[in-house]
Amino acid sequence: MKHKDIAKKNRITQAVLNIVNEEGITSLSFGKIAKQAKVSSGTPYIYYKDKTDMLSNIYVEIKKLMDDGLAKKIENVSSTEDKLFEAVKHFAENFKKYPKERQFMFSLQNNHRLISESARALGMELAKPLFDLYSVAIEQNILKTNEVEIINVMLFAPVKWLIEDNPDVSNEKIQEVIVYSINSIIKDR
Amino acid sequence: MKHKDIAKKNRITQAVLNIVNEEGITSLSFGKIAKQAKVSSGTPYIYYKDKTDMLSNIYVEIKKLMDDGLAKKIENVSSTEDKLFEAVKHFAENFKKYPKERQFMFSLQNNHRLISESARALGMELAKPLFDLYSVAIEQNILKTNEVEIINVMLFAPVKWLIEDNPDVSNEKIQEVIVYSINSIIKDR
Amino acid sequence: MKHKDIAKKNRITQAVLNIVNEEGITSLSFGKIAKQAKVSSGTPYIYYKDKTDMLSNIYVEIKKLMDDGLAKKIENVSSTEDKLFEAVKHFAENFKKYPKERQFMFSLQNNHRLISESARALGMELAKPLFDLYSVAIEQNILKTNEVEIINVMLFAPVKWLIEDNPDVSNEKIQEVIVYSINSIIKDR
Amino acid sequence: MKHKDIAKKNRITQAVLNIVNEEGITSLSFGKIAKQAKVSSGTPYIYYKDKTDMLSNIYVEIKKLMDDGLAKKIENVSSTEDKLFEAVKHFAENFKKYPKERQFMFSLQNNHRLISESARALGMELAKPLFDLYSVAIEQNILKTNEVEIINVMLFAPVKWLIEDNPDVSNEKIQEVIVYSINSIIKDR
DNA sequence: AATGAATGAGCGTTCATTCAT
DNA sequence: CATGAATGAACGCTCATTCAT
Repeated sequence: MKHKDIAKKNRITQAVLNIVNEEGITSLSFGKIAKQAKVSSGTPYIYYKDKTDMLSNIYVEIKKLMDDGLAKKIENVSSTEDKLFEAVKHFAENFKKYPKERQFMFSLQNNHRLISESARALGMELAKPLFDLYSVAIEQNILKTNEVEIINVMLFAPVKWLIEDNPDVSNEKIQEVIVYSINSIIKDR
Repeated sequence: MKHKDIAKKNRITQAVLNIVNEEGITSLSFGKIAKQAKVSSGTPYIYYKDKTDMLSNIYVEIKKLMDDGLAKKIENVSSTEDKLFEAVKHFAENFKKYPKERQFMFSLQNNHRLISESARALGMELAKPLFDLYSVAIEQNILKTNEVEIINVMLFAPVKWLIEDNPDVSNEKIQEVIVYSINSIIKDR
Repeated sequence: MKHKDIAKKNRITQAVLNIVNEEGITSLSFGKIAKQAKVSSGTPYIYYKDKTDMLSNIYVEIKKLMDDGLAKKIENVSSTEDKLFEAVKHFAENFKKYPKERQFMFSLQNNHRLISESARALGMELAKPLFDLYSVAIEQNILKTNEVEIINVMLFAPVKWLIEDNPDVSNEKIQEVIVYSINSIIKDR
Repeated sequence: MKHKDIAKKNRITQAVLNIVNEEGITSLSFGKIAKQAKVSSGTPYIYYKDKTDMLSNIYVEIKKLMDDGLAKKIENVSSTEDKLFEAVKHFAENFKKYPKERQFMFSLQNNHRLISESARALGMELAKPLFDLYSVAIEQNILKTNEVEIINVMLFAPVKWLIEDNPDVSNEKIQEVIVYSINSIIKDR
């Protein structure tokens, strides 16, 4: 793909994110996308097969963006406890850094008919390193529970909801919530 | 005079819940509602002014259903800590008991353009007793934090996400998560 | 029909006239009529077979109202010239006196599918005395033309248009226009 | 790039005119337009923003068509009296030449809620040369009245009504009516 | 006689998608 | 590649009309 084309594709992606953010996923239409991205109404079909394909691709792209850099941060600390902390902090930071992307991502998770099965699966796969980390923690017996489901919700649900409710929440509050979350499932020493 | 058929109105409500549950809020249309509820396409307009009015009314109705009985349960226990526990348990139970209603409720909270301002306000108002309880707990100095935002997400986000992710999650897991949540913000004694 | 019923029927008629006047014939609906007349949506069907029947009946009623008293006024003057003058003045006065009725009447003449053939025919018939008067005038050879079509438009079109354009036009202007109209087709003596 | 199909737009315009002519403005719907013009139901929206925009544009177009050539005809004669005669004759001819357009134009003038304010204003503006001519005539003191309202109705109402009542009226009758009209407001010499 | 809930056809409009250019 | 005119199904909603009460 040429430079020009990439720019055009990016404009489309940005338009999608803007519209979902400002008007909600229910208001997203190809007409609005084309207008805001300043392309013709047929252009998105060059890059994507149909609406589902477009949303699926953008979804996966965003999932990767959100994930990007996590592995490195985890490697940089030694204890599993710290790794878990870094993981939660990583996503919290990205949720704040990319508010539109976060909104879009969760909008699609709540309306899963809008994306393809495979895109959903791919999204799940990206979370594998995290679940591997949970397994390590369980093996090391540092957690109060062995259930990954429970570990996951205790670590991520509070901070996710906090930022969703108020995207401009202070970093201090975010940190505080993460500490509570980590402590809620780490065994007392 | 032909009486308004409550059964018909209920069929409409159920159809709305079913469709939002199975296909997502983006797929909800009057055509589908009419077909599933086995009423004519004009019938919903006898009960509701327009789509926003319909969704708003069902939303408030469900909010009340979810809330119903909470006050009594809180009164039945004496310590604030127990009251908090009962409150979280109450909603967790109702989220499990009324999975369609839960889905619908959160779908509309994530797409608040679909309901009226007043319905949103009314929904918020119903949560007031809960926030009053937070205030009491803060005054009694039994919590690690004074921020209601933080209290709220620590108590409710994990269990909400848990049930959302897997509506058939066992009661044991739910209980476990609630315990972690409560402990995460209650001061150690 | 009982007193009560007549009152109800009148409320319906008035509602029809008001709506056509304020919002135009295109906005006339049974829903609006029922609401404004404070009757149920089914009530007009007791008095009228359907919409066409209702409009047709009101149309003929109004035609009669507009006509009412003309014969007497014509009898009261002796010369044919004066009779013509009285006739034009009569309608001009009624157009001013019953502005809603005038509007309604001409709205239906411009949208003749809205009333029945027979109602239209009946409306035409009411104009017969006027056309008889034209015949008399032609026989007496006091007019510049023998064509009733021409006589009719010269006498009525200007004053009709004047009042339509500006329902609050002064009586002086109306009189002036009628004089020009009469003079335009009466032979100079 | 597929060019906008002017033939298609014309078919839409013609369908609008036909329907208003045959069934009245109240019967005009996009369904009928699409069917008669043999285009899809969404096609009119390529050319027009909405129904009001469509009717407004066609209205202005027709107003221009009706006006076209008037200025030249007026220039070709010298006396103001002749200019007035030419003006009336011009519109009478066009009313006969374009019966559907005439019907449509007056239908919209009688239902002015159906077109935009600006379209109405533009339509009025086109009549300005005519009203300028009235002013000249008044200044030259050749008329029996100084009221433009009166001049206008005396000149145009009869011939308009004549053609409206019977679109196939003979040219002789039209001429006759125009002569009466002109004479009715021109001072005797 | 009168009501008003219910109907379903039709309304104006938007939409994802196609395809000639 | 890219355009944007064109499509036709579906949308939210209104309507005249019916009929059980």
